[in-house]
Amino acid sequence: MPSPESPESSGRLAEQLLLLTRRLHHAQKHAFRPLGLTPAQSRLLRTVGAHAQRGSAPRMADLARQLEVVPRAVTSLVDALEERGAVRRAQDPANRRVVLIELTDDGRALLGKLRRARQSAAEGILEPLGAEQREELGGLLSALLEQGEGGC
Amino acid sequence: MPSPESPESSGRLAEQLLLLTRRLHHAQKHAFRPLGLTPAQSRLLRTVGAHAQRGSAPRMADLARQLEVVPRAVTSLVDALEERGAVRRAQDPANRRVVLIELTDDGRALLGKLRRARQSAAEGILEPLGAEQREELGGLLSALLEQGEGGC
DNA sequence: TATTGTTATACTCTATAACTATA
DNA sequence: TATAGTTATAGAGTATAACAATA
Repeated sequence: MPSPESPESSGRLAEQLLLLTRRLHHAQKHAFRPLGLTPAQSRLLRTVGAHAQRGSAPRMADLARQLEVVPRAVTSLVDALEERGAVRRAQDPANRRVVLIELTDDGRALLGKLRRARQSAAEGILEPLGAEQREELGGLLSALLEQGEGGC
Repeated sequence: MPSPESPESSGRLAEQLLLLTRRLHHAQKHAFRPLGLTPAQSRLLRTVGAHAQRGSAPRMADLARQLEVVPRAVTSLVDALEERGAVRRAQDPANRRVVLIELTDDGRALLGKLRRARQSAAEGILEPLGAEQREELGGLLSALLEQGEGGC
């Protein structure tokens, strides 16, 4: 029988989450360096790739919402990826204020390499868990992420 | 019946972890601002507090190891906390290279306020989980953190 | 010569605020 | 007037490298 919500536990969970993510970020940083990508750039590129797979090109504002960052942060990341040739900015003919982010062929190739690097970085962190435990963890994280999707 | 380790799942778990921690960091930043503390400073202060509770004062190197950051990073955080009057540097008489970090009375009082702020920030994130699920999550995170404690 | 912590420096990530151009 | 994205700026967090003091 589970005890009632202990307010003390939440602080410890938060600490664990932060430390684990620090390690993950560190692993990604090193795994992505050979590709010339920072973790945040990789995250953006993956998001653009997901849109491209559905045959669409996201707007800057779409990316900001999905990544849960301010639009200004997207500008810098797209700047870096565009300079690297992985994405390109295009104007939406229907609304000339809107900037659409398109994946280039180079970007598509980069995504393939990135996928492997991402997995090896994540695997180094998640290695202690078996398939069943990973599913459990995924479920708990999904439950936590579902709330507050509307932003603050 | 659980399927075997799926390499694809690890990438998704990593993404979830990073997004959740981004929210947590954001919540902490706002919860700690009234106390004049940043999340990293709070984390350091809590670590010093834990040592103090055991009647000991950590060295800079101890803090770097526990926080899993480079010693140089600790210097900046201690600088900030010392300026704020929450901790003070003391020399180890047994080894004059060593700097011991002591909690001041102000620091102790600050830790009390910090504890409440930390809990409210964490609670805002963890609210969807019941006690049983939190225990489950804590167990999984502990399993993940146990490995690689030796640093890289 | 090895260890402890520091000064100096730089980069990543993200934020706020003010501005431009569209609508 | 409201929206989309940008320029300008700043601050948090952390890293590497060179160095001083001590052992």
